[in-house]
Amino acid sequence: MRNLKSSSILQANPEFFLPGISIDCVVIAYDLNQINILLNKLEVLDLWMLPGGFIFQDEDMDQAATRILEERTGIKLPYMKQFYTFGDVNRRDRTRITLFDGRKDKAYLRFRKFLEQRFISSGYLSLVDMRDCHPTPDILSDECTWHPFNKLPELIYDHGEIVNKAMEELRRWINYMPVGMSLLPEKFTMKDFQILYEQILDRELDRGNFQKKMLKLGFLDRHEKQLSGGAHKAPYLYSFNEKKYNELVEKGIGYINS
Amino acid sequence: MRNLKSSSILQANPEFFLPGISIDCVVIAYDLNQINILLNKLEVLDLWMLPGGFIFQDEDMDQAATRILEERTGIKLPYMKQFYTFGDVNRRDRTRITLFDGRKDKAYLRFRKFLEQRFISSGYLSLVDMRDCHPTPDILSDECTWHPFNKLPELIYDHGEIVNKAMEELRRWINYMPVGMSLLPEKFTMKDFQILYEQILDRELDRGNFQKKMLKLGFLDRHEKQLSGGAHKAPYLYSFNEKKYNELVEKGIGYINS
DNA sequence: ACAAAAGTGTTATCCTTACACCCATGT
DNA sequence: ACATGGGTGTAAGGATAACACTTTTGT
Repeated sequence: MRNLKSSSILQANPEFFLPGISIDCVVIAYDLNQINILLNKLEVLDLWMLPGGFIFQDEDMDQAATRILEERTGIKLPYMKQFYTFGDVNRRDRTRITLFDGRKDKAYLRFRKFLEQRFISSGYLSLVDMRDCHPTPDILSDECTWHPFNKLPELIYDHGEIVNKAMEELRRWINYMPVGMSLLPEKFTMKDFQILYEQILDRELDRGNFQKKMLKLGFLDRHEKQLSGGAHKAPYLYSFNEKKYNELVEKGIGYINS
Repeated sequence: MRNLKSSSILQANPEFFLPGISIDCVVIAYDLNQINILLNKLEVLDLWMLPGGFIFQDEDMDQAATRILEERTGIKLPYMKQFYTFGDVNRRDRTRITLFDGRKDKAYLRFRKFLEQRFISSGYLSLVDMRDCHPTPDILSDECTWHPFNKLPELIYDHGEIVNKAMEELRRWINYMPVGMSLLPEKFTMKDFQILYEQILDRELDRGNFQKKMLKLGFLDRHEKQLSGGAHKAPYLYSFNEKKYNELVEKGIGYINS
């Protein structure tokens, strides 16, 4: 039997939640070559969806998003940003599902009614280090796993759209988000950093210029060389100077163009 | 007696609206020297608020925002962009008001109950030409008027915060919004255009560089000279080449730095 | 003639871009 | 030795920023 979390929607009375408002989280991580998105798989049905949840009556919306993210990822206070609220009437029309179909008890019927209302959903974008993450399915799901962004399965409702909007947001705000520090491990090579940017921006960048630009910005600490395994000069390892990095991210790190 | 609009919240049954979700609109216009915001003044109470409203059960959130904006401004399909959703529990704590206090009839009590729930509110930013605008108060208000952005009165609830967030959004996205074409009249001088940018960015720009930059971008048509009244060379009048301007706004007009 | 503001030109400086070059390493 | 990829250098072109110069107009 799986552990039930505090916000497990089957335990709680739906009266505890704000009606008609949900939260969907696009959790982004980077696995040394690929951008990954965290997905839940609905029990029984073979349907994938974004991790999400509802807002308690006495809870700020941001608090709810933080709670949901912490429960799914196991990370304390992950980087997080609300990016858009989806309010189309027909946003669920793509998928027709009926939950709990065998069951007739009051609690289930009550929840079914709660879940079947029209929902407006706020999308939150989160950037996490995959290595710190312990993906945990919610109570309606039996899997919670990473999926490469360019090989996503079919998603429920409008969740595909939500992911796309999140990626667009990431691209546009790349200079104003702690992309590197949130997604990369403690130590990394310049190549790692560059590929991350290439994946997000979806285009190739010039190696030499990227290196010089980032070094000139002055938020990288260089460490001893990696005694690497390739038939070539071993690359340096770098890490972020947290203070300088955050200052620069506030103002906006200069564009990377090539 | 004021005309009641279709969405007049006192006419309609509150059951027609989604519960707990509202829309607040930051309508921005430019009056040849100043940025102005459209505000409603609540009846009886001396309180100013953003124009806003609720979402019908069968209505997209964007449709609702469009409807509200059209009713308040009289403009058909104004430029509009959802920019943030405000969901703090205590977002109304700054102002304590009790509406309809004398009245006891059922319809009023029902509405009072509706209005007193906790609301999550989506903020929409809209840019309009002041000269095309016919500000119309909603049914709870007796005034709907423009207020210079730098002399705003005290606003209800968290509406001050909402305005600030909208202006921040405008500043950051200035290169991706049709700022000029939405806010300026059909024909305008380069000075008008520059002051608009200066007001938004809140800093002075170099006159010569601004002129050259904008002309080089190629979306301005130059007309005959204005036979102006000043003791100086008369400025040209310009207008936007709609097609070229919109193309450039899509990609992002280059920054203006000085 | 003069002041004021519009339109345009000039220059130093910086950033971007596209490479080229050398270096360290494992085979 | 050599292929491979890391780190750095360079030179052309473009953009930016600061300011100067010229033009037009009303008084």
